Parts: sequence; structure tokens; C-alpha cells
Amino acid sequence: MKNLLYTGKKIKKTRARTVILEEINKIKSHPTAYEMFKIVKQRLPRVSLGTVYRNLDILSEHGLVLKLKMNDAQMHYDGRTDEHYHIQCVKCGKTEDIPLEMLNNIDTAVQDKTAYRVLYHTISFYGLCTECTEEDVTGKGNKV
Amino acid sequence: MKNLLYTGKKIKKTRARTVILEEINKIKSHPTAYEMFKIVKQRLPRVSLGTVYRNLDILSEHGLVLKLKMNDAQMHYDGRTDEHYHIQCVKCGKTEDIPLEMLNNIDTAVQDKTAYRVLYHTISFYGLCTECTEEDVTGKGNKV
DNA sequence: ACTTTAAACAGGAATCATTCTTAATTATGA
DNA sequence: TCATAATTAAGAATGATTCCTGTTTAAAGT
Ligand SMILES: [Mn+2]
Ligand SMILES: [Mn+2]
Ligand SMILES: [Zn+2]
Ligand SMILES: [Zn+2]
Repeated sequence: MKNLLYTGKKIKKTRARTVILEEINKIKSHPTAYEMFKIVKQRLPRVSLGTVYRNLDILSEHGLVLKLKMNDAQMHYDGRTDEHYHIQCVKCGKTEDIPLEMLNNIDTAVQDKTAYRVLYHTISFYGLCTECTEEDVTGKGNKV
Repeated sequence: MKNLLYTGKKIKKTRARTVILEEINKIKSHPTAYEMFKIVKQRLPRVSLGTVYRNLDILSEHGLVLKLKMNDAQMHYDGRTDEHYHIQCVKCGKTEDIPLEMLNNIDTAVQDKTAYRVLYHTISFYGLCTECTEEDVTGKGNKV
């Protein structure tokens, strides 16, 4: 079994998949599937949006990208795969990483207090980025 | 200005709105708009799903219900309006309250470490409820 | 390199939650 | 009561995501 996208993973290396992974690893942002589609399309002009969706799902199932649900309609994807938290600006929708250590102990705390076997948790912060805090008067901000 | 749903709030008391609020306050679960629609329809047979959506939004904008985004496709609504965290079973989708004190200090911590003005955060736990842990072998569970 | 076969693909249709539009109904209040 | 504004029901529209189908591509063995 050759040509693995990532050694030791049962994931085939295909044209679209490779470009998607390369491109999402180049950026520090948290793009939507459509934003990735526009980026990937520059290298693979015939790629389809469905292919981008499908491969982002496959990559996230194999832990090669993260799939994030924030407070807007679309899913966001993240090339950084170590567990970390995010903040989203409620005005412009920008999503960024949080330099906060993971709170692993809260899973245990919750498991002890409930009848659940706790597998994981997510934390999302919401607030105003610098730009949006400043232009508070102008009202130029987009909605999330 | 009479007929307010809640004293001191600028929110009028209408037939559908009143029933929706009464019914969501009766239950401890975290229904979707459609589940609320089915419940409300028993008292108001001519109510429409759009009215349920609109009023749940209005109620949540006024802080009379919470609107929750968990890891399934629909929004969930919560008649309990004090801040609290939730856990969702990854197998059956059931969503329940967590008896964990709010971590208010993390907002400050994040604000100090980032360029954001932090307004709020959400924490969601995911795991297996007792029923779904037990029937692990049977494979009868629904997907979330 | 050639063949076979399963997986991946493009393009477009379908799905599904949610929002929007509009005309009718209901509440407010002078 | 009459005028006006808000709410509603019904169904259309929207938008993100998934699914379907016929075609192309990659992988594994010759
Ligand atoms: Mn990230
Ligand atoms: Mn709750
Ligand atoms: Zn911003
Ligand atoms: Zn369960």
C-alpha cells in the first residue's frame, strides 16, 4: 500500500485531496468549504464544490483537518489539528485561534457529575476583534 | 403599554408567543423548532412552523429562551435561561444540562491574551448517555 | 507499461433547516 | 367604532450541504 497522503493512515492520495490539504495547511485562517473551493480552483480549475466538501469531510474524519461549527451558517475547516479553542468576531465573523491551554480536566469533572461517558468538549469564544471594536461608530461591519 | 409577556420587557403578549413560552417552560429537554411546533400545535392547531421559528427567535433575543447550536443540523431551544453548559449524546442526540459552575474567568483570561473584547463563550460536551453506553453492542442507536 | 477494478470525480439535482413574502387576521388605542 | 400597526398562516425562496449518475482516475497485480 503505497502513496499514502499521511504515513500510517488509510487515506488515499488523490489530486483534489492533496491540493486541499496543501492549501489549508498554508493558511492560518478558518475557511469555509466554499472559500477552500475558490482557493483550490486556482490550481485545479475543474474541481467541483462537492469534491471539496467530500474531501474536507474525509480529511476531518482522519484527523488531518478540524471541522468547526461557529455561530454562522457554514462549517469552518482548520489545517491546525492539535486541539485548541477559537474565538469569532460577532461583527465581521473572523475566526481565530485562542492561546489557552486545553481544559482537559473538565471532561472528567463532567463525567463524574453526570451519567455520561464524556468523549470531548468544544469551547467557542465570541467578541469583537480590534478592527471591529474601533469602527464601532462607523457601522461598516458585516454580520456574522 | 399593557399586555406584556414579561414585565419590563418590550415584548408583546400574543397567542402563539404565550403558548410557546408556556410549553417550553414545562419541559426540561432542549427541543428543536419543529419539536416545539408539534407541541404547540396541540393547543393551537392552526399555528404555523414559521410562527414558531419567528417567536422562538424573538423570545431568545429578549432572553426569555436560549438558542443552542449543538453538533446536529437544527438549533435547540431552552426554557432555562440562566447560563449553563450542555452535553449531547453523540449516538442518540439527546441534549442535557451540565451541573458545572460557569467558568467566567476564562473570558477575562482570553481577553488578556488576545486582541479581542470577549463578550461570552459557549462550552458543549459530547459523549454517550447511559442508555447508549449500554446498548453499545446492539447498534440500535440513532445518529446525531 | 497494460489491465482490472474500486474509488474519486464533475456536474447538477435533491434535501432540509431556516427565512422571507404576502395577504388575511388580530390587537391597540384614539 | 374606525384606523393603524403587529402578528399570523401558508407557502415560496434561500442557502449550505449531501446525494446521484455517468465518466475519469488511481492502485495493484500482471
Ligand atoms: Mn484553529
Ligand atoms: Mn439547558
Ligand atoms: Zn471583527
Ligand atoms: Zn444516547
